[in-house]
Amino acid sequence: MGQIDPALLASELRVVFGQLVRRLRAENSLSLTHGAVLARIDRGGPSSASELAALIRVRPQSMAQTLNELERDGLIKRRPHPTDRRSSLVELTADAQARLQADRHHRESWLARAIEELSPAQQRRLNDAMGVLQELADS
Amino acid sequence: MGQIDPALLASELRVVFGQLVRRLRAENSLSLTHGAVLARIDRGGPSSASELAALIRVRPQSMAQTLNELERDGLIKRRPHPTDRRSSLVELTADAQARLQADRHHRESWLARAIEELSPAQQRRLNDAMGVLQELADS
DNA sequence: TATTGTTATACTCTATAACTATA
DNA sequence: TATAGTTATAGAGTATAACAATA
Repeated sequence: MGQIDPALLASELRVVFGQLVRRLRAENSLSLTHGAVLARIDRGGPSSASELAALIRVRPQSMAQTLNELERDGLIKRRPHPTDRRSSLVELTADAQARLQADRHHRESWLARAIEELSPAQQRRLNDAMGVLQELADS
Repeated sequence: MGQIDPALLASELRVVFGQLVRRLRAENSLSLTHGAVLARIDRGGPSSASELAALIRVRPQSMAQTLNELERDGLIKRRPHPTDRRSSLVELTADAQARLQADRHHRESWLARAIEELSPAQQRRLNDAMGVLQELADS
C-alpha cells in the first residue's frame, strides 16, 4: 500500500502546474523567467549568459532577450569576463538584490495569501515537498 | 520550530514552478491549458464555455479559441444546451477519453521519468503535497 | 572549427476590444 | 439590460534561423 504511480502523479501535476502558473502569471510582478534568472544569480553568483540559459532551460537566444529586458529595467549589469573576451559576467544590481529581499517577505501576493490560509499541516506538506520540486526542476 | 513563512515559501515556489513549466511546455504533448480543459470535463462532466473559462481561470475569449483548437483536433464536441439557446455543452470525444487514459500511464514523459527516479520517500512527499497544490490552484 | 552571443522573425498562449444572439 | 459566445487584434514569452566575434 501507499503505492505511488509516477505516471499518474506526473499527469496530475501537469494539470495543477498549469493552473498555478496561469494565476502566477496574472499577478503583475516579475515574470517567472525574470525571477528565475535573478534567483539563480543570487544563489550562484555572477554567471555568463550561456550558463544562465542552460540553468534556466531556455535557448541562448531567448536568454539574450531576457537579459536585455532585465538590463533595461536596471536589475542586472554585465561586466567583461576576465579571461574570455567573447563573454560577459551577469550580476545583480543593488536594486535587484533589494527587490529579491522584498519579494521574500511580500505577503500581499495571491500565492502568499493562499498559503497563509492553508492549515499548518498543509503548509508543512507543501514545505516538505519544496526540496522535491527543486530536485525535479534541476533534474 | 518547524515555523513556516508563507511569503518565503511563495517566493520559492514561484521560481520552481517557472522552471517546471518551461520544461513541461517543451515536451510536445497536449499543452497545459488544453490538458486542463480536458481534465476538467473528464472530472466534472459536460460544461459550458463560460463555466470552463471560470474554472480554468482564463477569459471567455481565450477559452473560445482553446475550444476551437480542441474541436479542430477532434478532442471535444459541442451539443446544444437543453434550455439555453445561447450556450453549448462541451464534452469529450472518445479520442480524448482514450488520450487522457493513455496519458495517465505514459511513463515516457520527462516528468514521469524524473518522478520515477526520486526516492520512495520523496515520491511520498510529492504525493502528499498534491492535494495541497490542488487546493492552491482552486483557491 | 567550436563557442559565446546577438538580431530578426515566427509561433503559442492569453489578454482586451468590439460585436452578435439570446435571456 | 445582462449573459453566452464569438472574431479581431495585441502583447509576453520563447523558439528557430542566420550571423559576428573570439577561442
